[in-house]
Amino acid sequence: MAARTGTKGVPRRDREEQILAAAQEEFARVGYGAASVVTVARAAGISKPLVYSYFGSKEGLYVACVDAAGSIVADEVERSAGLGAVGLERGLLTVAGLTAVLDGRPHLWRVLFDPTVPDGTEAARAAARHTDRLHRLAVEGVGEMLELAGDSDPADRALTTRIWIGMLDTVLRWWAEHPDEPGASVLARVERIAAGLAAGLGAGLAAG
Amino acid sequence: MAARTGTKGVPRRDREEQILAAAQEEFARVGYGAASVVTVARAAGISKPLVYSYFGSKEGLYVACVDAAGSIVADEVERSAGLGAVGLERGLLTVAGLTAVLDGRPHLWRVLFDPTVPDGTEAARAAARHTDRLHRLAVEGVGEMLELAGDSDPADRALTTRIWIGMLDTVLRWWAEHPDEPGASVLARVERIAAGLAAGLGAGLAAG
DNA sequence: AGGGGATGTGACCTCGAGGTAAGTTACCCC
DNA sequence: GGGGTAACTTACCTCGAGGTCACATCCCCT
Repeated sequence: MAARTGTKGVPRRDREEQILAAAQEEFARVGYGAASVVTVARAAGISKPLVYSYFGSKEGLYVACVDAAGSIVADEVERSAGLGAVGLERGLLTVAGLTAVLDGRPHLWRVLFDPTVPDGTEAARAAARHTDRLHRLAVEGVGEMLELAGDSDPADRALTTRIWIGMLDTVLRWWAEHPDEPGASVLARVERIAAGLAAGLGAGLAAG
Repeated sequence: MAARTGTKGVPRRDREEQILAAAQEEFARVGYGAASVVTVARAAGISKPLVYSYFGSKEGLYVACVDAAGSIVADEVERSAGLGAVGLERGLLTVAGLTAVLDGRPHLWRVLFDPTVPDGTEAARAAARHTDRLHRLAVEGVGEMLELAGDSDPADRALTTRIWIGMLDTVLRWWAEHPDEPGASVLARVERIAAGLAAGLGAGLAAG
């Protein structure tokens, strides 16, 4: 076999994928800050220097992880945002897309939105390159809704965008803690909850 | 002065408060995981061993911080939950209480909900003792709303509770990044946004 | 005056994590 | 068969963080 070279002879591409998968699980489990490269290496069945040989540094490893996860997520969200829906429907389409594309691997979201990545580092910038794509789309959708309601305050729009992305974050995090739940089931939950909240908020608005 | 003892002569109680204030700012700024005790000590104008002499360990320091912050927050939320409001009104009363009691110190919230605290540690348990109080109240309020909408699925209720607390977390975090904003102004934003979302969700529900 | 306790610090220890150097094994190809 | 190279590891270095010890300073009280 031409591919089998070296002591264990796993070709570089394959090994890189194994390392990436192990690293994504570890980063999702304990966060970038608390993760250790040697733990990732052991999980991938190899030794630490091979990880450094392939990814350069812990930060480089994270950047590779977040580039993979971020492309999957941002591509899907851009796709579902391009469907032309507005308001609640647009939001639910986004959730539908995310539950579909992250089915079986909801932990990838946690790699993207990892609160343990230190500010100002290259790791944070790499994550921001992807989350900024989501942010732009979210501002768009949220702006439409607030504008309809007569609120054009830019800070309100920024805060509402953060709230919306925070809601996605909460749902995806809950999903990562319940990995047996299929994506379709999570989507159904979100739809039920949205309906319930709409009823409650509508009633509250009428009462106030 | 009877209080001035020792080299610099700051009595223990006063010093403990200074250390606590510095630690809360540091924990809020970079998170428990990334914070270092020596940085806290320097910010408080003293040396590291004094911090250890008064608080025992980094974990003990965090427990003291989170006990102070958690009591302030949980007491207020229990108070506003006891006012008898339901649905959206209850939620807005909670936000009103939080913006009032955290005015000038919104960073205390970040100490309570610090995602960099490692799971399974005493620090995490100390934070959970306070956040559990909030969680119980949130489940209550959220349960009412979902029940009214005909959704009695317990997992739906748990997820919705997390979403609600996540929304509070987002707002309080945004506030901590905009410390010049007075609490009343944050509350006004949330009220405008809630009205906007209610309109949007209501319209989406009618359209779907 | 001087012992005792509170306040406070410099110097040190330990340990784990990021990161590196040098060498080993196995295969390909001439 | 013997160099070249890819794959891989053991052993090491460095550094910062948590944590501790012995000691210094100052005031109160008898």
